[in-house]
Amino acid sequence: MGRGKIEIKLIENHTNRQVTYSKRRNGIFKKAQELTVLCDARVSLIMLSNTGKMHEYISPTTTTKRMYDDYQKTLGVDLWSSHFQAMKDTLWKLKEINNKLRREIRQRLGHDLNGLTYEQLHSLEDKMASSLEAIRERKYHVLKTQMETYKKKVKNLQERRGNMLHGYEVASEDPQYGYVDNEGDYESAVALANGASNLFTIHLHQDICDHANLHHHGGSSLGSSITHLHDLRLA
Amino acid sequence: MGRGKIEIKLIENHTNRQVTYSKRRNGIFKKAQELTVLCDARVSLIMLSNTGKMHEYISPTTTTKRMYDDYQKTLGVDLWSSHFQAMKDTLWKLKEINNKLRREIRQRLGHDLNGLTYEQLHSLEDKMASSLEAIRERKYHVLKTQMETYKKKVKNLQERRGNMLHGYEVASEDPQYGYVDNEGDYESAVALANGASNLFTIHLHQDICDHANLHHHGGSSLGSSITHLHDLRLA
DNA sequence: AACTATTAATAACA
DNA sequence: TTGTTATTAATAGTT
Repeated sequence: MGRGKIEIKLIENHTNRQVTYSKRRNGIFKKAQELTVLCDARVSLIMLSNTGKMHEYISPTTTTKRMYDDYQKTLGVDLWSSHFQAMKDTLWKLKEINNKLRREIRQRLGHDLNGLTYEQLHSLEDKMASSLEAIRERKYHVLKTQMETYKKKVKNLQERRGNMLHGYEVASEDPQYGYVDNEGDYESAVALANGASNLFTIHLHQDICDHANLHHHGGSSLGSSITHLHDLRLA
Repeated sequence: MGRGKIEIKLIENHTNRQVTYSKRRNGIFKKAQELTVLCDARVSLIMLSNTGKMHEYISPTTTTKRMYDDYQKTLGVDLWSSHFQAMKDTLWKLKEINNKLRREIRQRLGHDLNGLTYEQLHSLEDKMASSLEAIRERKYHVLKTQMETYKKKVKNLQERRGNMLHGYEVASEDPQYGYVDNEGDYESAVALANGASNLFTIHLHQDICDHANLHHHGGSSLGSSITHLHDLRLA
């Protein structure tokens, strides 16, 4: 359709090719738009010229992303979906675990006890008591160890001072030394006690991964050279 | 171009619409293929009919995914990897929280106390003790409430029995009744203890707000009704 | 960018 | 659906 027939093969002349690209591109856009209106269809059309210019047509009733999502659904091969699914599963599990842990902690803190029966409370009390015992034991152990360390320190200092002053009078006990190294731990203790209670809002994308049938398009009425034509039915 | 001119508006007749869709679809496919060859362009064309049939043309020199990836690059917005990144972030945060919660619980169980100083242990002991006290109080409260309930039940039963037998001898006390209604609570107790922490719908809300390098296509030579035409330059 | 001779697409019909 | 054909629409080459 023009002043002469042309063969469908690469237009060698660069300018000519550009012009043809521009003209035909507009032609296809118009056709796509007409099809959208005439037949109530959705069309996503992306074109990339050999000069790197990209042009797009998308039916007003949809979006490019939706078209591509639909396309993937129809194909049933979502390259990303397996990754996504795995991640989503993991996320869900983690969240569930988190909630369980939170509840357990709250109960161990003595909150949220209303739903528990006498038996459950009794069991919880036992566990708490033994845990508390463990903590007390550890505390005394630490205390004892610390005391011994300080004793040694004091003794050592006394000896050194004794050596230095050799013969002068020295204060026999100075409890001040017992607390010298003990600084800077309250902060972290509080942080730890308060820790882990930050809440995070989680938003996750919900994908539906349906599968559908894929057939090669039978381009019978078209030139046989048209490959990559697919005919899909939406599930 | 036909036996008569037609207006570009929805074809009301269903059959007619189907036929037109089929024919024009093939026409666009052919045009797309010709453009690909003539101008060394890449074309991705996805069409969805109102009957749910999907058809695709993709230039042999590329793939649909690549076209959409390029499209995203051109837009400057990654439609898909943002999902990934969000999920990864969330995952990491959840893991972190989980670890903190676990540590806290272990410590409250009386384990993993080695890293704690005397002061931390002391603080933990205090908290545990007060929690334990809360649990004990709740336990006794539950016990008391239960006892009262049973007392009333027994009394009630005695009265009814007394009324029914009016005058006959009745066993004055039957503790058996005190336990009749106590069944079926262990199951739910266990369920509760294990956490009813299902029920979380997770949704990630994906919106593209950026439309960098996106211009409306100047469809000057086309009919003015063509909207949604975009003209992009590859980044 | 316009123009226009030609070819290509297709609307109505079979 | 598919094929035919009168007609319109697209466009190749030109200005």
